[in-house]
Amino acid sequence: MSKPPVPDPRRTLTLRDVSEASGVSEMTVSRVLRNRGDVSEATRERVLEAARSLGYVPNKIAGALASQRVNLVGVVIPSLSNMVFPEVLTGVSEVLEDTGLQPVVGVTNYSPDREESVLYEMLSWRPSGLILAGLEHTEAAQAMLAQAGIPIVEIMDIDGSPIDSAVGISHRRAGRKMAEAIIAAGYRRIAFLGTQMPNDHRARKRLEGFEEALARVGLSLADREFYSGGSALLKGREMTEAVLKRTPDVDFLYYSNDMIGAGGLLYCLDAGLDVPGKIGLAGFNGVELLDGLPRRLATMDACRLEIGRRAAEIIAGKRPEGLVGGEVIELFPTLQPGDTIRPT
Amino acid sequence: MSKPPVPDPRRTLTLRDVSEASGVSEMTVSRVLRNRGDVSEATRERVLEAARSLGYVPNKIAGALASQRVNLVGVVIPSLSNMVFPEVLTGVSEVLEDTGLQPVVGVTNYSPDREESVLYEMLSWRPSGLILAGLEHTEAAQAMLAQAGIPIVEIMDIDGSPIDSAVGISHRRAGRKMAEAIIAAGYRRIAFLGTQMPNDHRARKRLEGFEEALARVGLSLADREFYSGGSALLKGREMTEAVLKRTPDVDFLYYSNDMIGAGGLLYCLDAGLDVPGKIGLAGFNGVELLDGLPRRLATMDACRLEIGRRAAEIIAGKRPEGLVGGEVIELFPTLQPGDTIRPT
DNA sequence: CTCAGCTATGTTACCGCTAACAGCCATTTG
DNA sequence: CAAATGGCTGTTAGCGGTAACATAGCTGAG
Repeated sequence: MSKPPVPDPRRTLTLRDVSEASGVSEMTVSRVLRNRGDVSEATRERVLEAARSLGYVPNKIAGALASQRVNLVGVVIPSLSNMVFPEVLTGVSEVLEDTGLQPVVGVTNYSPDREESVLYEMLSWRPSGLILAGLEHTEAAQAMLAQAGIPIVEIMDIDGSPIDSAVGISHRRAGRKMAEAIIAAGYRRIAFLGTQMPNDHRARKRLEGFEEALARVGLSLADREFYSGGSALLKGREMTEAVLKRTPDVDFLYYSNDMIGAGGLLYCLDAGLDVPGKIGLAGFNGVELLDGLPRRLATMDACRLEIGRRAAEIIAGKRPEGLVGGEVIELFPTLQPGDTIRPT
Repeated sequence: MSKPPVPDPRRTLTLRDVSEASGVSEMTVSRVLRNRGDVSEATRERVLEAARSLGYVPNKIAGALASQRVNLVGVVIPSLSNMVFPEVLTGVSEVLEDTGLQPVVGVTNYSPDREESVLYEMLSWRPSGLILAGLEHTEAAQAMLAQAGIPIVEIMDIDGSPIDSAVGISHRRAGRKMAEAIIAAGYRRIAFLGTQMPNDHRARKRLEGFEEALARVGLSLADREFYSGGSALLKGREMTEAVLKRTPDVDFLYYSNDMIGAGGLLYCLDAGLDVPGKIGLAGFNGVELLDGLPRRLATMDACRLEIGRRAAEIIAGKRPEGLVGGEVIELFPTLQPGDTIRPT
């Protein structure tokens, strides 16, 4: 009634302020605020009331230092602008939600050096775990991660050797499967259209697997076209036009992602081409966007949500059974033939 | 030559380890690692070498606590899955890049309560500043923010009263402008198709401004349709179909965002409707995706990149001139008529 | 009535780092 | 040559919490 509720508006509040306001020790306040240890109902109420009326917000920096526990999980991904990683994040958040752990994201823009510095920054906050996309990292980054002493989960890809655990799909196999489906459907003059980015290892591996499967039946790519930057949908149109002009007899277009594939599909439809009769198309990822297109693009989902979930479960220690880390979880994407590949 | 480089692989390294390895005090190591104060070139080299070979990563938790400085900027946004906020983030990152500040994002899913808890979590890390979307917050959240003692920038919207600073556009005005353009082009039977989400205040304000402008010339909406969840492109198709079936004589469809607008456009084209002759369409946001569509949807860009940049500049203290905070920066979106609105 | 056995609270010693200041040595200056 | 100067390094005292242990009441069994 008589005490001014805010003694000094500029100084930021500490446990001591709450402790003084409620007449108990700082330790007891700390216990109340964390629901740790026995505190009588009466003091609990009093402390909570004091904390609330002061507007006290605990200082996790101090808490983390003292307890040597940080409730953060670093999530390091190449990009936020192509729908695939946000979905991974959704999976991660879902699982972490009720574990007291909180994801913190870092973006590398597909640059290994940037990844290295983002990792350094992350590790300097001593997170409880780290989830990062891909298996390819700078040497320094690998060393840091190995030394960190926390669970590390590399996601998206399992074609390589993980530092600790890994959750993902085999992109090489995904490329192979798609090639096999295309060949089985009778297409023979096949072109690849994809990202130029030298550091998109997963797209590269898909292409490798794809070509390998072609080679196995004596085929090779009829054409290939690369791009970088710009609107994916528009790029897809442009690239498709370029390929069709240069190699008019192609009968299949394999895109490295759904977005450019969708652009290509729109181009083909605009051009009045017979899809999938004369020409077939396929992408990769299984993005939701495709559902609204005039025709459903063939694709392969990358299990993004599931990857996020599994990775988070490993970090949260919710491992299936008695596993200690260092496990590799392979997921298997399913082919969605859509309407752009001839039925066999 | 003789010392084992990694004394105890399980314990995590501290300044003391580096200090012992290089034969100087912890303080000197700290100075070297932060480039602060004078250190002779010789010791600097020695310390850096030791730190590198040990694989030392500084503990920012301890550093932040000791120095009372945290190089983090909280960015709290409603969603990551619709392209608009990632672009804001890009702007923020761009500016923060060379300030030593690092963005940390939190996602609220358009839930005020979730926003409140995300803010609490953020503030408990004592960031140097906070950027958050929207002007509407729970009472508790407002109190926290006002007490926090750090720069707060509310972004996207300026129709309301900010806690501290604000950077954004007037959505009410944006809605009005679009309505005026539509009316000027001669459309009269106008329908609105948009998000149901009760907490998307910006969409709500656009609609309010839109209806206000209609009312001013004696018009009112011929129909309205709301949705929630699901694939935006597909939803756009479905909603458009529903509206056209229910109110066959509409001659304009105003969508609350470009994604559903694009779906609607694809639907109209599929249905062979005369766009923009018999029916016009418009969206909002100016997303890159539209560039690849068969016809360019009329839209209004939301200045997302610029908003992110300006907000970050305020936090980074790069204010134009001698401003102390509490400023409101209004940006003005431009109408992009595209191909889906009759030329006047 | 006494004391083990609780429960509820307080005390002490850090967590790993940095601000502030102190000290040392080699130069420079008058 | 003493004193002032300046460059480099070390010492001390926290930052705001929490772990671990200590202690004060209170209860009920013997």
